[in-house]
Amino acid sequence: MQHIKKEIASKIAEKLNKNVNEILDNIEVPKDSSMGDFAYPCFKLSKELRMAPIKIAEDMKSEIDFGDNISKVDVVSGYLNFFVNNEKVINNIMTDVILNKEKYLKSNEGKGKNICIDYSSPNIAKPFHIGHLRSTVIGNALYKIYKNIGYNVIGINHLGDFGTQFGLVIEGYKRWGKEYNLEENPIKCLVDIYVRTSELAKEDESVKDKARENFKKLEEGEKEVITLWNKFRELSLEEYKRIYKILDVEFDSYNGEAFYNDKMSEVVNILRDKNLLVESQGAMVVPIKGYDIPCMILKSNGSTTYTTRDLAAALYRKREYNFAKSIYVTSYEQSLHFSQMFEVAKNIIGEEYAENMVHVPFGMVLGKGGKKISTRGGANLTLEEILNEAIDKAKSILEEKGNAKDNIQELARQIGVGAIIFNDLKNNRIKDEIFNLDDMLKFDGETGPYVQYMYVRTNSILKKANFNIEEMKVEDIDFSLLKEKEEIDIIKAISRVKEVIKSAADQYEPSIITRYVIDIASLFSTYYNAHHIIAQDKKLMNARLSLVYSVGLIIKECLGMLGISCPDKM
RNA sequence: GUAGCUGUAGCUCAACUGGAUAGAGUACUUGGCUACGAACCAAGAGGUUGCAGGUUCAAGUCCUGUCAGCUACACCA
Repeated sequence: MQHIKKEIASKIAEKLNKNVNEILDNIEVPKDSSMGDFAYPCFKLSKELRMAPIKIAEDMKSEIDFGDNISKVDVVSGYLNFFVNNEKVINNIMTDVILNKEKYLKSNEGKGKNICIDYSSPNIAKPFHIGHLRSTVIGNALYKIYKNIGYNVIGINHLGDFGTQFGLVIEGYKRWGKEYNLEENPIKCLVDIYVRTSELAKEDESVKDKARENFKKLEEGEKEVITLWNKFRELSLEEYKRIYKILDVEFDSYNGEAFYNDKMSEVVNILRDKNLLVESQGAMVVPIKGYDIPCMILKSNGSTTYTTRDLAAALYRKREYNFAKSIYVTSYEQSLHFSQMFEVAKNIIGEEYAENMVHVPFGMVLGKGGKKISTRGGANLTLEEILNEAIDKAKSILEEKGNAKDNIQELARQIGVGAIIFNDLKNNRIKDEIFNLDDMLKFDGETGPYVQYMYVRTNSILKKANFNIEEMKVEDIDFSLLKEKEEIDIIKAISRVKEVIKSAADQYEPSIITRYVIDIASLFSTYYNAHHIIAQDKKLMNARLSLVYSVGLIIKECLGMLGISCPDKM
């Protein structure tokens, strides 16, 4: 379909003696398909040519030969509406899909280029709660989307495994470690210890001093402290990995903040050598044009900040990965931090790299009253509890329906987790979300299970009809038999898939794919209810089955890009 | 206080980046399982796009102002 749009644009451009891309930008798709497949509004030309838009459209209609890809051109109130030659287009699209299968969705736009994506990044010794889900799920989707268009992607879990809070935890563990069974429930114990120690520190100044001392020892690499820290880190990570496994998310690197401990002095030196560091209230900062507040590099006690660590990470990623893009997926709370950090980074990794660092912000998960959810207090569910809730619900529905008996646990995981991920990726990422378990666990309407259900149906029809795409020869399938409105709608939707993926990548917006896959699924459902696929006529049946196969393929691949797996029955 | 984001149907959200009659899901009402799976489909009802101006042939979309909510504003990360 895209090439037809270009064809139209170039013919109009030729006639008007204008730039093709300018015309191409103006060509749109009418909301109502009965008005055509493409439309060119002539209003802008009206002033230029000093002619009524309708007259311009009529002239173009009669004077330009749009070729045989266009079957009809209409003039409707200043619009030039184009109807494509369905039979020809449909044959081209279907042949393309059936020949290429998975490759139909892929491109090599990013061939030979590296992209770093920094996502999830929980803080060690703190619970993995609902707020971490979005970064994990959006980052993971971007990872797969960019992979699909040919980039080499590096998924980085920039663990929050460093900072003064570890001084406190270590101090508390030294005092009461024996009271806790760390192995059994590490994060809960560590949080308890942290809370208990910080409360003691409020009353007893010496505890604070001890904590600072511990952190200093950690920075310097003292053995006893390092051993404890390592233990905390490993046990926490184990717990996070359990959740990542449920979500089916993987990372290429777990290099967290601690990894850059010995790499920050270089950053400080570069800034100092360039005379950018300024002393301010005892701290060392870099003033930035256009910002009220300078960017702090060293605190007044000489220790580094998280910005310093992010700068060290940027330098490392430039050297290690030579990134074409470096993406940070965090909530919009950190917008200021990243824009400052990117500014300073220009001086460290060079403008050409700094320009390719992007912050991908997303809205927050808020509590009932629309207020921020605090990590304190056990009233909030952990992510693992929510995921298990979804899995349990899926399981009981599966049992009730009785369609799938073997492997029910894995099917329930795919469906339950699919519902949660799909729900999180459905809306524009910038929107805040008020935490609502019932919404997350919805399985009807525009949800993950709905789309999965449509895939399962395609699968089950193909199985029933004993249809194997590998055994088919494209030449033997007569796509011209696909002329029902519902069939044409589906095929045209399928032909959009590459543009959809491209704009999701360009805008760092997985929801574009989520909404598209709802579209496809719902078009298929309408078709399925209106027409019989397993028909008497073998030729018609084969044409329809290849369409059903194509729908299944698109759904499965798109869900895959969102990090959602497709069960083959449910 | 300054800056950023958000505001569209009862609720949750779309709207191809300025285009034609603002669309879905959900909830509600009604109809459809003896041909491929009802986690489904079809139909109905539901709107002053927060408010007020402005630009334009054309504004949910751009500009100005204003109201409401959220977030950030250096020694937490």
